[in-house]
Amino acid sequence: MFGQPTPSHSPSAAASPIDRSTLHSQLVGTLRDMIVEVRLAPGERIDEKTLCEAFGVSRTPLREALKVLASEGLVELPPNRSARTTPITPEGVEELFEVISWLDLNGAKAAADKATADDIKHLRTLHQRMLRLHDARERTEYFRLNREFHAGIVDLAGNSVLSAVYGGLMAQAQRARYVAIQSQAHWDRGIEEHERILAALEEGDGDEAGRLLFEHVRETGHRVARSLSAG
Amino acid sequence: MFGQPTPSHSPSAAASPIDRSTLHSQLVGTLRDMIVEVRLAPGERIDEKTLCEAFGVSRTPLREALKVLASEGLVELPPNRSARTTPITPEGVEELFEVISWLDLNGAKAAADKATADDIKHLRTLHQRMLRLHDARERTEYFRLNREFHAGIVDLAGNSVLSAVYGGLMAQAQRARYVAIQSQAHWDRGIEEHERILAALEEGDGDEAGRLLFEHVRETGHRVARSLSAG
DNA sequence: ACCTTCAAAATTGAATTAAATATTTTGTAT
DNA sequence: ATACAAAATATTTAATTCAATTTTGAAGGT
Repeated sequence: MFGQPTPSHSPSAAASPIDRSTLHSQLVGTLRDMIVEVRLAPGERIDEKTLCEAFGVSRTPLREALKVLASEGLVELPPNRSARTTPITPEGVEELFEVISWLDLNGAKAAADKATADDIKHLRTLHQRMLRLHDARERTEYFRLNREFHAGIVDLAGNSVLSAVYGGLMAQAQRARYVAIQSQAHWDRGIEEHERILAALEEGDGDEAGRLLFEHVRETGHRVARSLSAG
Repeated sequence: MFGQPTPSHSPSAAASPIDRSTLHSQLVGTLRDMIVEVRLAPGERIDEKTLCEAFGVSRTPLREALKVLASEGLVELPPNRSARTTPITPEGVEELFEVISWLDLNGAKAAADKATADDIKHLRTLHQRMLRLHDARERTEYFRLNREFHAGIVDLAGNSVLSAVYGGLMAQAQRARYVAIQSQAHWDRGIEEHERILAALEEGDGDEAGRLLFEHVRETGHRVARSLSAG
């Protein structure tokens, strides 16, 4: 049905768990992935007719999908003008990561209280897979797991509202990371920070894990924003 | 065009600032207000045909509007089944207010740093108007200003992502408050808490304002959730 | 009497068509 | 030659039409 195989997006993202069968919901998923992975460039004009032909669907479900993505902040819909993917600005990225860092800070605290040993173990497994991807320099797949790692921690808080909001913001953050150039040094440092966060969680120290996560996310935000200013 | 005069919703809610002219965007605004003010009951079935006739529009813009509201969490759209307003549960309310309290906590800290004397003064004016509404027992209008008060503080942080997320969550919170029964004692107490928050802001003590706001919101959440369990 | 099965009605999903709005092109006048 | 205006074109918005799915109700069997 679709030109490219639908890339499954993170199962932990509670953004749209319902309604996976209808045409427009499939379009939402596919388009979201395309925008997040910057296969549609930021600020790029979205031509309805072209996309319809590419997907082999009519404009009705496509327009419905665009409305949803607009309310998620991935698309802009000026009245009577073409849809565009939202531009990415350094200021916007700073704001985005600031909010995410707050959710991480408090989410991790709540998560530490509720997490079982198995939960933490799962995160450790995830981390080890990320280490291998880091060694193999597989950036795209690492990004995917990185999102799973962060969402995984937040999900442990057992707050579905939090998970939903977090998922939406992380989609935008992921997109910013795709356009930013990540240096090897920054990548190395990120790995170390994950290691420390994980250690704090394993010791049941939610406050420390939250603080570390907060700093980690904030730092990442600064780096991404700087990379955008420079590039 | 519409059956009832479009109730203007809070200008500070950055949820959908764009696209105010098209039919579907008007529908989003009107329907959102109807759901928030519980003129459409939680869990109530939304019949497309009925609403279309009531508004005098065709199904296309209405369905687009419902998609947006679904992604905002105010509507549920099971595939091939009727749309429903999302039910309100005590658990959901607790989760909702928990996330809001975190945003308030951190938002207030950031706000205190950036707020000018005029900004604070505006909040004080708002508070005084709320005092009068409290004396006059005007619950609905008080609710509206209460939302403006909280959003006003958060907006001072100057973070548009925060304002947008906060606006969306506050819409849901407002809805929960409409269905909950607020006792006079709780209302009185809320006023006092606002007074203390305002005092902290006027002294430039963002940390204290944040802490007080956090407690205030969390308490409100508990009260609303309890009221739902009881009623 | 109750449960299952089948058919009709109703409702949702998607495509098509028509109307309104913006954009571009072309011509004319200064 | 440039600037403005008007017409033509293209694009978006909304209504209508068609198709697919679910629900409802009744009939027949256990």
